[in-house]
Amino acid sequence: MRPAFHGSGAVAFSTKGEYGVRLMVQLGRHYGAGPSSLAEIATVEDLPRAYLEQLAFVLRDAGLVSSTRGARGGYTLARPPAEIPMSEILRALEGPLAPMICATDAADHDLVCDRTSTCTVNFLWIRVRDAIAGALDTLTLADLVPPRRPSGVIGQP
Amino acid sequence: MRPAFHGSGAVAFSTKGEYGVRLMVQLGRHYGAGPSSLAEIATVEDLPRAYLEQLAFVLRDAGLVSSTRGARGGYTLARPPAEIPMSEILRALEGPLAPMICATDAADHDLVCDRTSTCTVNFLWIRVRDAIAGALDTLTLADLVPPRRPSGVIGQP
DNA sequence: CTCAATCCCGACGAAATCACTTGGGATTGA
DNA sequence: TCAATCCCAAGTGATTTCGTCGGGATTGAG
Repeated sequence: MRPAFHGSGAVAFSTKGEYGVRLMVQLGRHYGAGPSSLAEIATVEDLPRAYLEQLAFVLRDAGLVSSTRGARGGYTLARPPAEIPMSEILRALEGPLAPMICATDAADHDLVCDRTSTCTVNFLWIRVRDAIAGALDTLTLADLVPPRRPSGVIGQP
Repeated sequence: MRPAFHGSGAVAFSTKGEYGVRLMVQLGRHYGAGPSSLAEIATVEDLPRAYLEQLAFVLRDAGLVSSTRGARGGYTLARPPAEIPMSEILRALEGPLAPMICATDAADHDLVCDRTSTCTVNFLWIRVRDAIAGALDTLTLADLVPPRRPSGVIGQP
């Protein structure tokens, strides 16, 4: 059985998010060196290839990767890693980040939530949404791709 | 069919979290006025009573509410609303906030994740976890219980 | 030209999880 | 005594997840 790295509690991303991010990181490592095939990545990351395909389609439709068909084909990032915020990746893979559908701001709230008068709870979900969105917006794929030179140059001296 | 307020994307809390928070808010409103029965709350919030029971048990075991049995019994908050952080409520209801089991800091990471050498991704999950925990730690139940006097005293002038 | 590698796409299915429901207790105030 | 309440375990139907399977369409290399 494959080990499950995704948690089972609150705020659990599914394997879509987990595998998809790992896929993107692999593409990030390969950036500038031509397309990588899914077969390669599936081997390196030890993930089911057929399932990765589905995720790759989603990422392609979201404009995050581009594909080249035929022999020696594969996927490449559509943009440099530093220009791909993690929020975009996870939104494409998992759907909206909002924890509740009524986690929208005041204007729209009445439309979807008939509990407006008594619903003080939605303030909570908005806070959660903003916290997550903030964290994911400020992080790009480049932050997850290890530097080319592995000699300790993590924090600039 | 009951309307579903919880979202279906990433970071979706389940009904446990949603209903449980609503339950706690009701108890917060009633704080200092004796126990509230689940039947009452189920009516006010339009939620299935038997299901609320399960959530109440969890909250009780977590030390967040205390119960009185028998007629005129019910549940009360174990502490004043201002001393109940929302993180504690949601952790009790939904499990750990971490989005991935490997969202632990460096020391423990090797123990659960054999991908350490290549796994740069776990940095992401830690960021997400911290963002959510931060938002939920600084918010208490008191922030969600509307003030007794409904005259507009939300933002202090 | 041929062939193997690759992407593309839709359908299917087993397993898990969710959101409850059912059916009973035990305890207590009126 | 009795009704209201909490307590608890087990079951259940629908949905979602996590993939698999089978077959195309496209392209570079030999």
